[in-house]
Amino acid sequence: MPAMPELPEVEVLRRSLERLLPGRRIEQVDVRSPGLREPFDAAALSSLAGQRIAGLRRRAKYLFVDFEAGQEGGGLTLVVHLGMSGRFTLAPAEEPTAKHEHLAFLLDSGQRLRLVDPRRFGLAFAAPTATLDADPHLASLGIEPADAGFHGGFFQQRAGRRKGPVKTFLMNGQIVVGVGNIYACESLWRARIHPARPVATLKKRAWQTLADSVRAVLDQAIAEGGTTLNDFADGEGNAGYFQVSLAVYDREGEPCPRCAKPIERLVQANRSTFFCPRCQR
DNA sequence: CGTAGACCCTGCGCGC
DNA sequence: TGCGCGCAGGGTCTAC
Repeated sequence: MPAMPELPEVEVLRRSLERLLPGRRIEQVDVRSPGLREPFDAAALSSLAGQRIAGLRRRAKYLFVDFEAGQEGGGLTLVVHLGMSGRFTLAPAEEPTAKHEHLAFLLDSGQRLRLVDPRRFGLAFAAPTATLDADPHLASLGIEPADAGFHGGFFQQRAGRRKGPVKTFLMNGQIVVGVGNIYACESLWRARIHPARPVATLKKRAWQTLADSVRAVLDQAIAEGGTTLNDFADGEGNAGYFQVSLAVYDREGEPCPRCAKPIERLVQANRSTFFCPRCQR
């Protein structure tokens, strides 16, 4: 099962690194490839050398490594997106360079913070912390599922007169962030909503159930990830993404956990959707 | 503007 | 056993 770095993986990674990185200083930056889905700005990344890590934040699936402010003003932030196959891990000093290791930050602890990403759909850049809100990568992101403003009314309002199926709407990162293909399928199953239903057919109560389900599914994955993979970040460098229990995703033909009817698959927007044809209406 | 589809990329699983 | 093919998916861009 391809456990992609969706929002729960990034959040678990953030919590793990939060225990390990603050206070550490970057001694050297190694830009080892031209870039990922965008070319690296090697000069900007290299300017992190000598900087001390202040803390870690997350927005959508973006991880922020904040650095301490200098005497001359605001600090810098390293922004990392793992794309489809990225890993951002702490490796011991003696760990050899990994295949597809694009970026490496040598820490004053001797460890190496490195970004490994075979498919290169990831992203990394450094920018002044104060400019992040206006950064084009981040400016048009939708609401966080954990935000208090994320509820059925929000969905209903944003749905407006839109066309198209609810699953595509749910995966629109300009509406709500962090719901990739896997958790979109899982959330709709939990809410008992058919993925092909046009958004116009959903009423207030269904939207509320869907918002609750999104939050519950993500929260559960974060909780499972936190308990099942404590060495997600600081393992031997080969620690994979954590596995969570999934009801429908990648389970075509297997019985629905709720009603035992075989799970079906359909393709929406070129992506596989897994659902229960009996439970989900 | 909203929606649909193409595209980026490599690893893996499958069939022959 | 080995090889080639198709699929997987997040985000962004283009076309309509």
